[in-house]
Amino acid sequence: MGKGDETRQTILSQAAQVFSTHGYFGTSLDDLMQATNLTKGGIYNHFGSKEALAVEAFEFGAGQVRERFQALLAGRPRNTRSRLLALVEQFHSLIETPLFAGGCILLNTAVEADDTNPVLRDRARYFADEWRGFITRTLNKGLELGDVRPGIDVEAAATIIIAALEGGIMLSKLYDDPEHIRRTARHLEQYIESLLRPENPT
Amino acid sequence: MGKGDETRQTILSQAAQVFSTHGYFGTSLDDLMQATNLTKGGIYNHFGSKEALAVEAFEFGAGQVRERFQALLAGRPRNTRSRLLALVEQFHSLIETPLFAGGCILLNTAVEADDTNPVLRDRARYFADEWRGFITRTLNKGLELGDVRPGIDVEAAATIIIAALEGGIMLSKLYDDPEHIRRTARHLEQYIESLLRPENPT
Amino acid sequence: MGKGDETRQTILSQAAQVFSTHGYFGTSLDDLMQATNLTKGGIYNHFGSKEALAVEAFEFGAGQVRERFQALLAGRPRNTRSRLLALVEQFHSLIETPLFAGGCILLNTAVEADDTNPVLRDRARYFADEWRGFITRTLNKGLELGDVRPGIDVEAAATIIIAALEGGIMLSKLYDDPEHIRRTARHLEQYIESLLRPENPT
Amino acid sequence: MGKGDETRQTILSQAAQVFSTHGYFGTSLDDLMQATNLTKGGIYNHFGSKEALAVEAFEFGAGQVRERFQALLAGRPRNTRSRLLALVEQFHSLIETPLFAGGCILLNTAVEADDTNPVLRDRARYFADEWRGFITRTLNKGLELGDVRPGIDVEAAATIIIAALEGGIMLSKLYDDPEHIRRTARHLEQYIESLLRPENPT
DNA sequence: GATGAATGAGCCTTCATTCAT
DNA sequence: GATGAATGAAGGCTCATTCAT
Repeated sequence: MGKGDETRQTILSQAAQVFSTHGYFGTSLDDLMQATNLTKGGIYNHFGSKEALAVEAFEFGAGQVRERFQALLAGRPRNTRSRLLALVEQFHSLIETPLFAGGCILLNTAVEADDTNPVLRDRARYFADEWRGFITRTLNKGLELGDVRPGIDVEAAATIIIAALEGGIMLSKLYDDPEHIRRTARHLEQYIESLLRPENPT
Repeated sequence: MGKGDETRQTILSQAAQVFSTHGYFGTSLDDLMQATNLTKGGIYNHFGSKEALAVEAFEFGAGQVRERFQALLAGRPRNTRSRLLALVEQFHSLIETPLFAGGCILLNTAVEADDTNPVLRDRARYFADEWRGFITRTLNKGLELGDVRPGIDVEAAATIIIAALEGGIMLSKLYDDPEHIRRTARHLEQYIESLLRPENPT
Repeated sequence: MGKGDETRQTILSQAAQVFSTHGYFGTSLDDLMQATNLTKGGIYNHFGSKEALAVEAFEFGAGQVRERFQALLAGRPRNTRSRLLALVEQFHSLIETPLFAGGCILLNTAVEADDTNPVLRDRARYFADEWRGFITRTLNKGLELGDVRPGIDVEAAATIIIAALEGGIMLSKLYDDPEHIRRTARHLEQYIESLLRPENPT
Repeated sequence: MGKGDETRQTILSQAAQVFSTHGYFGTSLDDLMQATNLTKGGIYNHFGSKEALAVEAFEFGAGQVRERFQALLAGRPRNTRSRLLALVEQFHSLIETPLFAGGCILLNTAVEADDTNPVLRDRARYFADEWRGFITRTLNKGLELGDVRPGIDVEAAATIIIAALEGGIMLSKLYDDPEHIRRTARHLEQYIESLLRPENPT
């Protein structure tokens, strides 16, 4: 990785932090200069516009979140219950041990961009698709394996889990109180249990 | 209501719309001029600053949402189930027949202001308190009346219901698809049922 | 004329001067601020962009040049010779007693804009059309009246007169020496004579 | 010619083109990078500043124009008429078969630099001196040889010929129509004839 | 000889705000 | 109560130039 790439990564990493707390409109080039210890020209050598940087910073942030999830999954059994609970824990962890000071970049980007920035909105959609896809794939596999109660609405479950987690994060951030995401996580653990076939006592 | 008050209300009404879609940072005085058909001076005659206007516009919007909820409650029985389902329907309606183009002003304001604007954040907290308070009061009353299963965590239920609704709105706005809030609402109807004592067959 | 209009005219008048000497690209908003004693915002209250201001300043300048020509024509007989000589004198005067420090706004704008700015280029074309039209109309009228030698190429005469005048201005500006436009004017006086029927000795 | 010199010539050749169309202020280092397929450092290795490059590019362009004129003169008789008509044809050819997309680098540089850049302006003066010198030398020689009518103003003739040609080029570029330079050339052919002694019928 | 990362000043434009009218 | 002209700071972005590699 040459010097340019190194700088580029630094910019992305810092920009992801700043955008996550101040938002796209709330972040100025001066904020980014301060965060990166670079001049405006230095930033523009690597990114063609504030928006281009925002998009890449979002993807950088999404990558970090994905990596955490991979690490979290790595140490666990690969059965349906374990995987779904891991997802709940993943979102829970974004509040308890944050990657980004702003909390959840999906929530922040979705809320800010939905009516104002189609490019960022689409990135947020794809990222949300990933989480929903993880849930639906896991449940469908579970149906095949007989772990999951037949007849459940897989898509609805994906919506409900992601919605509750994001809403819980919103409340915890609003009140600066992790209790909300904890309650949400506890509820989802029960909800997930309700989707699964009762475990066979061995 | 004199002419001044009328103008003031017009400004608030239009500003609430603009802020709800563009956000606080994303809204400029020029946007507000265009929306209100007023000059800058005309707006500043009524509000001391953009932030003051934003705060009042938030309260105006909150008032409209409250009024819709009162109207929604008015035509229903006052029992526990009915009141909790009304609340679910209220948030559901913000997507299906919106008051503000931006969706839910609580969600938008909370996400944008939590790390950046303590004044607006506090207003959002108070508004969230109102919804949570409605739920906890209703459930506590239900406990007294024997409608609600004893032992449930009233505060947790309030968190869960609001979190799921806001998360559902986020997804529906992100995907521009009301299906997400519908699924969330359906889930909450079941969840609310699970909080209640089974109805006696008459 | 309200205060705004007054300011607007001041800006146009000063901008016409600055653009005429520094050109469009060579003129910065700071130059215009200094020339107008206004802030950037003050200028942008009256003109939507630097280009819009440049276009209006060009038209303002063209108007001033037109007015000088009307004044110059006013005191003369309306015959063919007199009118054509007036036109030569008009361009000559732009060097001897300049309206704009940059010399001829048609020449300057045409040379700078022809390959770079279609909007300004079109304005310059229309302005050039006016001068050529004055010549062709005068010659055609002269043909009707019998003042002009039959068979001459009216369009060619218009090109030749304007071309020589602009070229003479270019040389006089380049060398900072009015002798070049004087020589050109003298030549054109002879050329014009060659287009006319010899005067009848009374 | 080593590799460095080759690059240098490439830069000059491309820069002459870009400057001729966009002008000095209108040309950025990025434009020059794109035109030369070089990086900024690559350009600065050969030229100390944008202005130094502009000056050398002007001289490079002037050299190309001179070369074309030498080639044009080469195939002709060396008498007065022939040489003066060759000069008219030379300028005419700058529109019909351009060396530089911007038309005439003398005209462009003179108009842009006269009030803003003394260095470039002086280069343009020297170049104009060359053309005027060619005319005056040719006419003075013609006077000696008896080809030219005695008593004509040699300096004035030089001004008139160059002025008309540059003005014709200006109009042809402005209207994107070679007819203007053609008319000007035709006029000058007659004008030149008027400077010469009538040919002896052999 | 050439690269490309970095600078700092400057670019045009928009911002929220003020105030004489 | 409302206007709109004016401000000064800040906005995102481009400029010509430098220099370690």
